[in-house]
Amino acid sequence: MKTITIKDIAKLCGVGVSTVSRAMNDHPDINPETKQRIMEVIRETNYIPNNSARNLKRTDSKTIAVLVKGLDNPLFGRMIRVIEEEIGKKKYSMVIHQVDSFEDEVAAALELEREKRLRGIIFLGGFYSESSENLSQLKAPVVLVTSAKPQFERNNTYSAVSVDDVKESYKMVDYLCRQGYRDIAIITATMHDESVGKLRLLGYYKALQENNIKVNEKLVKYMEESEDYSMACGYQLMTELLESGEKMSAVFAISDSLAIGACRAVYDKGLRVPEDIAVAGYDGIDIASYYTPSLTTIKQPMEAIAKEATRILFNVIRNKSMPSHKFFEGELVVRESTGKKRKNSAD
Amino acid sequence: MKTITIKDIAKLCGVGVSTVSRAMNDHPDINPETKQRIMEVIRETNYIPNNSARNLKRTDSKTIAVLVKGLDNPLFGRMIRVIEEEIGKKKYSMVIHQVDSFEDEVAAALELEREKRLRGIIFLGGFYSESSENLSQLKAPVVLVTSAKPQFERNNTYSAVSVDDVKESYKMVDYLCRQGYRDIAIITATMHDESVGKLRLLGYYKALQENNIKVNEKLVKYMEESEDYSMACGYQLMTELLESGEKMSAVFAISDSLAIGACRAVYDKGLRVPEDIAVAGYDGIDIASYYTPSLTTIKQPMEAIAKEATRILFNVIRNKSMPSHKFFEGELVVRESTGKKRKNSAD
DNA sequence: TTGTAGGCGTTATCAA
DNA sequence: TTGATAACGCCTACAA
Repeated sequence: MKTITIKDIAKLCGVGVSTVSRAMNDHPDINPETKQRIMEVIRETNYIPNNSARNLKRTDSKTIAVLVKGLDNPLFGRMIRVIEEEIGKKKYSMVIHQVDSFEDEVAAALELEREKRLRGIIFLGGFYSESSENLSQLKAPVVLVTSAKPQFERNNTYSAVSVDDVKESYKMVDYLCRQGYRDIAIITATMHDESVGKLRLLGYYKALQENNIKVNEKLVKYMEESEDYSMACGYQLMTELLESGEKMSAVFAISDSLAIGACRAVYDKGLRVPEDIAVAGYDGIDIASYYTPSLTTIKQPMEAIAKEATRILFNVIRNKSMPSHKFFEGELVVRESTGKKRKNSAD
Repeated sequence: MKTITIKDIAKLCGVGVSTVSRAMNDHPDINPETKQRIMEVIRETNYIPNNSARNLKRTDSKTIAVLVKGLDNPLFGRMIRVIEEEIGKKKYSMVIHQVDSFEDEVAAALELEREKRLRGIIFLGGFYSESSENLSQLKAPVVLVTSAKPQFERNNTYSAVSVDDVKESYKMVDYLCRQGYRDIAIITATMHDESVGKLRLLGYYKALQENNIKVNEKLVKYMEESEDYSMACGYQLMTELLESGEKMSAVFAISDSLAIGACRAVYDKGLRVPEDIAVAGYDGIDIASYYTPSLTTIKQPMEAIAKEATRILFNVIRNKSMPSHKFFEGELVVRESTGKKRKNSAD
């Protein structure tokens, strides 16, 4: 059984292929009756047009690609949903493309652009510095979302939307300092991280410095290369921290997942959060508010970010504006997992 | 600047287009030197072949599509990773396609199959009954993963891998009964659910019946159509349950996310888990073991399921076997969120 | 309003 | 080992 093509439909209807094409693509100049007849046959025969052939021929396309680094990041799930919704409103369609952590996202985008005649590209998540040189090869407008890139360099070849990770991280650690915590540990990305992990660590250093606290490098806990932003990892690193014998009264984990793992590690050592050790996270994912104790965290306005990203993208697509960079303000949400440093405990 | 094509490369190298094609596709009969020269030029010019044109012409393709319903389901994140890995081992590539909750997944698959010359298809998540009729239109082998379908009807047009939701749900509720809980509430999917929600509810009824407990329909809490398997929803429904005045000593939420929302609702009413109300979940996602109290749940062996799904798929692709259906055993993981019904409380 | 023919960029076939 | 050339399935001038 050969797959059925547009020619078969044309033959079946006794019309030319172009008429069938016109019917399918809602072309204006076509007799409504013939159109209806054709659509009828298409339905009956279960004919499905071949997108590859379409893409090959078409010049426009109305499709936006979203390239995601780390599909299992709970932050991205909702963002993708919001982005798809916004794209849908503009009568465009979205394709998702997962890119592996070691893979070059720009190369993937380049390929997709050729294949799908993309009109716009959104990158979600980490971005390698190497990739950015090739960024200019992309012809479609690009928006980087929640990527460390915009904070290192800005230019007009792409747009970017995110929070200012250094600033937000600073905000959290500074808050902890003001609550009286001084020996504050941090659970952070790998030592060679060049993405948000680096930025959040920078914010940590800055806050300590401005609060006149000398950094104790033993309280800076890096992930191993093989680890990720998971609860298991947070648990592991926090356990090591506790067993190191190093004194600490608070710990800042650079993601909520890490923070939750850390909390559990604290309990499993027979200690309490926040009485013995305060724990703070970052991201503001759902679980942060449902966890017990609920998690003090930096809430990233993911929905707003997603909406703004698509808004900017379409503005650039429609030549209504140049690429732009925008920082959203994160919200320091104080909950149960941090308190005030008790006076009676040793400093 | 026109996009560069295979012809340009051919011209630049002073060879025919077919030679360039052979070079790119690792064809055997080609002079290694010319191949190297061609690859060199390709690299220098940043030439990227157009996949649409390729797909159009090719007959094979070596790509597997994974159609996901609900990308934000935390269960799926890891599964997709495992599946991709397994597919990679076979030198195939994977494309992910998100399908909206109201969308017909088979229609989407049909389209993708034409476009990409798919060699295999994996459906992740809910499956509409309407869709299955068209399932036979797909020419590529199909595996349904974690879908309610296989439990309603089995046949040889597709494979399926999942846990037996009725059985696992029964296992959990039966366990609660044996612990002495009798007035057990359930937080479940919408009333008209035809997917796993229905199956898990069935298991609940069955367990109560076999333990000679009369069902109290007021303890069966359905989601509204607009709600999903989220913590927020679990919180909301549990709150309603608590405020209904109906007596209950335990609640079974049909997903861990719902269960966690429920736990928090219990605390916020000034009650304790499990002392006042025991809470049990389903799925066995990471957070279940890190939550406090850690969650009693049914752990689905997601990795094993993902591996088996791809194993079966490739077996069918290679004609080594017919489509098959396989149930994995879920694991009842007893943790802190359930205990024993205290003797002194009223029954 | 409709049909014919050419071409989108690639791969497969067949001679050379 | 190579190079023309004919598809692949569709869209779109252009002609009718």
